[in-house]
Amino acid sequence: MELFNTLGGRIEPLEPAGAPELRMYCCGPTVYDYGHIGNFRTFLHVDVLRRFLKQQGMTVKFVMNITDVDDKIIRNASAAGKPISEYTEKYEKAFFEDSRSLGIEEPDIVARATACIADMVTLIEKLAQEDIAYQTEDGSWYFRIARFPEYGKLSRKDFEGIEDGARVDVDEYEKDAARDFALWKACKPGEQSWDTALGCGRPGWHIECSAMALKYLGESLDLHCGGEDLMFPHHENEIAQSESATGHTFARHWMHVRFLLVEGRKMSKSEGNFYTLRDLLLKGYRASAIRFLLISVPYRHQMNFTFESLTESTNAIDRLRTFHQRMLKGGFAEGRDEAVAAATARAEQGYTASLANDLNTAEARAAVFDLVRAANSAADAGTLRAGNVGEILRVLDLFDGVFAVLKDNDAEITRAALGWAEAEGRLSEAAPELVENLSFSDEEIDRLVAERTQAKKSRNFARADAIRNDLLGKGILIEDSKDGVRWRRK
RNA sequence: GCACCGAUGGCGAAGUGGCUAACGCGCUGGUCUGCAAAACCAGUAUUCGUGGGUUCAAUUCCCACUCGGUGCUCCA
Repeated sequence: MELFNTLGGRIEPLEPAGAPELRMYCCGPTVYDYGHIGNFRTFLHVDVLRRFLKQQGMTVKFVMNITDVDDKIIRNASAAGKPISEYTEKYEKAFFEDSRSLGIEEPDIVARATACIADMVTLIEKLAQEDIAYQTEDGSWYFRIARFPEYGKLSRKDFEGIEDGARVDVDEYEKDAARDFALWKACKPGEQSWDTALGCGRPGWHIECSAMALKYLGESLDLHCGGEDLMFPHHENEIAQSESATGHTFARHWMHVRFLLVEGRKMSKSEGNFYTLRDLLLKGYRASAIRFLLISVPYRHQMNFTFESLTESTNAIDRLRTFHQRMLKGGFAEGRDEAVAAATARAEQGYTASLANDLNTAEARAAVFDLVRAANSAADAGTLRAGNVGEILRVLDLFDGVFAVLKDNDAEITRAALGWAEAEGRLSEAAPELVENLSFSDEEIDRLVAERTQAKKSRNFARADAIRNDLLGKGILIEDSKDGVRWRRK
């Protein structure tokens, strides 16, 4: 497949260098709070890429880090009067729960910063031997950017003219050059710190990714991913550290996912349009719809997240699931229709080609909907035959191997979110209809549906409609069909 | 302020130097149904932010402007 490479600014083939497996690294979350939909848009697109690569027959080794020590964590943990490990544990657990809710596959290796201090120290020592890392009077260590002439090659920045002295912060007077960045921060009273050969302190942010990526994936990785904001300075600094230490290209391919907008505006707490996954689940939106929406706009485009489009996603998934059930149910006449077979082949081809083309998820999605329309149409007209079903289901499986929205776990996920809200004393944030809907057991619904069927048989339509409307008010939809009555939660 | 990216129907959104501008949702009408729902059919942008330019031809290339976003500082 081909993927845009930030390094070089071109679409290029993505393939492993020599080794049979593709080694990819993604900058994971800083676990100081619950993840928001912007965070998950990034991880979701990385998941889409990883799933597609595997589907294409590639072996992928995927490492993601967890930043479990940084300024915000130290500040928040201290405000909460907790050791940082206890503080971060909660949010790390929440992050993986949320990832699971969104259908994000777990990394092959999860690397925690606090578990890799020794590796970071070794890396900094190596840089210090070459005088690329230097220590200031307060005991902190910095990276000497003057020793890495290629600095800026990823973000293509020109640092001429804004070098030394141009904008030195008052509290950073000790650094040799303004842009030199911290590798190791000297310990301060009351802050978590580690006693190491570098002195007492804690790691800078950038060094952890270099140390962990090099540790688990070797000196030259195939792909490094993250949000667009990480391009500079984070990734630029990772390159500087890693390449100075190893002498090899740190990562050959770089993928950056663009930020999203919420209701046309930048998502921010002050705008009042800031949403975590849990916020949305409590409002009654389905996890599958959130996943589908967040991956439906290609990763390099800025996407506009709106509640209207979230409803659109919900309805679009319903259509796909209904179609999937229709195909699974079968009952078509013998034979195989050539026109349907051609539409199926076209869909598979379109799906694969679209994703192979810089992960165009919007086009891949469209290819599948084309098939849904064609096959539904043929099924209604009676031209779709039993011999077409297998290949249609195979294309749906292929699609779902990446999009992962056909299996309905939504009620279960929402129940878990309600359980969490209750435990946190935040149940009041949940939509009342949601609580009502989920408190309705499947058995109760089955009983009412059966009662309605009886009423219909005795042509008591008033009673039948009353039951249906009542359930609809609680978000439960009844559908009559040739093969009996179906119900589902909206 | 400097640099970069984007602007496509009611909404989300793909795409291309020239065939009817994908796809999804919504809406309207029809088929089906006791009525609905689901499903299908038909309709729903003479037009791709504004103004100029290049070209036989531009939504697609160039310039300016407007608006939105991002980076320059922590941020997915």
